[in-house]
Amino acid sequence: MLELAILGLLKERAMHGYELRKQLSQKLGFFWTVSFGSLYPTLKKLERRGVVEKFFPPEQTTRRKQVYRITPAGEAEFLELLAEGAHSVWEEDKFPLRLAFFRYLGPETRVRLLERRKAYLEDKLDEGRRSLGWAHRGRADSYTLSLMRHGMETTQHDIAWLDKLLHAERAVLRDGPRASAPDPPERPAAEPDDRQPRTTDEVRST
DNA sequence: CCGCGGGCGTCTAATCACTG
DNA sequence: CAGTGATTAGACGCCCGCGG
Repeated sequence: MLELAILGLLKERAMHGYELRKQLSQKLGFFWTVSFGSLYPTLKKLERRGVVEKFFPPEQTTRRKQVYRITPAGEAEFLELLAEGAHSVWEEDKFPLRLAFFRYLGPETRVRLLERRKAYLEDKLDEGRRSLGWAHRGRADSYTLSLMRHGMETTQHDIAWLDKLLHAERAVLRDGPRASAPDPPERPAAEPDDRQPRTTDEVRST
């Protein structure tokens, strides 16, 4: 999970460990916090595997900082990890992380993963309805009932949001990339340059 | 030049979840 | 249940920039 996040951020641009953690906290900290204790061992592991590498930027004349960048092998592994998430992408903790890098997936893959996530949430909603029924019959206290209702409302909200994303993705599939972007069309704050991200669908088709 | 503060990077003990 | 790996908080050390 952390590997995917690191590779995804390094794919955007090279950065040192401290900055990586800052970026992780800024972009993903809403649902996930990363400590140095897990970040650096993971970076080392990735470096040993040759998917990231350390370098010292020539303009870096003062403080000696270890800047990490992704290697071509790392790019391939990132796309693999991102798409391979098909078997777990709908799970609670992993979905937001993968969504943060969704732009690197092809539209077909995005639609497939969104549909699976939606199905997962609909199952969860059904389960919630059953639990609520039991809680009513079992005379659960008002706080418990309120909490359960809140959980269901949140899930319903998530499903509606997924529907919007799916609608936009299908429009792209139908009308091509000129169709409307998903709503909201949040563009990542730190797009590295004007390169179009290479998607997993493109990789697979080559 | 020197000392200090702070940014950055590393290490470690503890905890937790998972697996065989 | 023990072993393993991932993760965490926090301590520590290195080094740069800055002010005296």
